[in-house]
Amino acid sequence: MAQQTLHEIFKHYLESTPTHFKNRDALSLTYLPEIAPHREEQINQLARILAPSLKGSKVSNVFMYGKSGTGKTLVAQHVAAELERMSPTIKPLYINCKMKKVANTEYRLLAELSRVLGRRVPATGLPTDEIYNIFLDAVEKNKQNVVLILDEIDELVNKIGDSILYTLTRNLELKTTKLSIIGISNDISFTDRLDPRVKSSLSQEEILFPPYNAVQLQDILVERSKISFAPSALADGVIQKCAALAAQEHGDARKALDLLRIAGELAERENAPIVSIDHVDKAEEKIDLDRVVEIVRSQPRQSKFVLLSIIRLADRGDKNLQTGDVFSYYEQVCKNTRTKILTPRRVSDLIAELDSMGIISTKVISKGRYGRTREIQVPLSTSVRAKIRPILEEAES
DNA sequence: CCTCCACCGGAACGTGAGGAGT
DNA sequence: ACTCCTCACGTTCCGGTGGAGG
Repeated sequence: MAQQTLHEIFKHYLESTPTHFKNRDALSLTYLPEIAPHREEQINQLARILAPSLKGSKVSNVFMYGKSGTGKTLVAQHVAAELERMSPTIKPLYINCKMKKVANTEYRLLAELSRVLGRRVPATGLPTDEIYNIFLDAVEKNKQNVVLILDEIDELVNKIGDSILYTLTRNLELKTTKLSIIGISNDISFTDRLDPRVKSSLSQEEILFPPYNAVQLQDILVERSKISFAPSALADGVIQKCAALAAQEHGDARKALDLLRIAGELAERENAPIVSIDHVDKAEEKIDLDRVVEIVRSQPRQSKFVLLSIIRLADRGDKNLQTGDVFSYYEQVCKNTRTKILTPRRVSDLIAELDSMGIISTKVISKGRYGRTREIQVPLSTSVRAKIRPILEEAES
């Protein structure tokens, strides 16, 4: 029975109305397009800064900043790839510092880089300074000038401080090769928290990525949809709608592309003849839901309990939820499930984390005589809450 | 103007899991 | 077997604080 159904599903898929997609990958995050509309200036700027490396000179470090989905990563990778193609003596190393378990600590960052350079390094166990030596040795032996692209560099610094950057930018003892850093950050005020010396050497050059406006987003979408969608698969106004929605969100091109891709997938799934504006609306809902569900599901047990407490209290209609209320409810949840109760200090951090992940929203307020606390709100729609609840309650058993 | 609540949030430290090297 | 590493997660300790009420 089950096999029969599976078979049917696949068969149906193959025989169903022709797919709207020509090349689905062209809408995905990892796709590197040939052209980047409205980023010509940034590309040229970066290229001019990096060009001297073709003749073996050390180039300036670069700091690139702008909101998410403004093309920073794209530009960096695009230019780096071209540089690598032009000269065998240049080795761009791209690394995303936010990647948990890969590059979110000093050790892991260096280990990962060494690995890319062909070294076998254990995931743990060695002292950090030894990893440094391995990395430096790998760079030297490689005889290539390294252009190190550190994406989401702000995450790294927030977690472990700026001392690595200090070492990397000023203290490296490289004899034969050179290393330059391209730092990429979503957070514009990030450099203010840096040690002044690090700041000055990291941002010898700066490139700003302003948000895209709706018209520019449309250009991007048109460009990509030519590659990714079959001709006339999109209803009139679909692209405009995606662009408009993403423009509301600080001009995030990634969001625009996601909307378009998901809308296409939804249309395909329901065998609609074309992708309609209605699909875009549904896509927006789905993106939000998927994001939240994914985050909630991946939370550790204690964090789920905290969130469960918050949602139960909020659903119960308690207005002006504060940390103390959540904690006492959370205590009960723990007692019922015979789970260890974390300290208020820890729970406070968990609440702050949920906030920074965008699941809840909190604000530190003072109630004068009655103390200072976080006021907690749950900005999730009831349908999203309904989806989340079972996931959280599952943790109770 | 001062007090004092109910927390906030920084910092140092502890634990136990993963693993290296000798 | 033993000492040494990192690192996630948590605890302990504690100084700080905006503003309602006296």
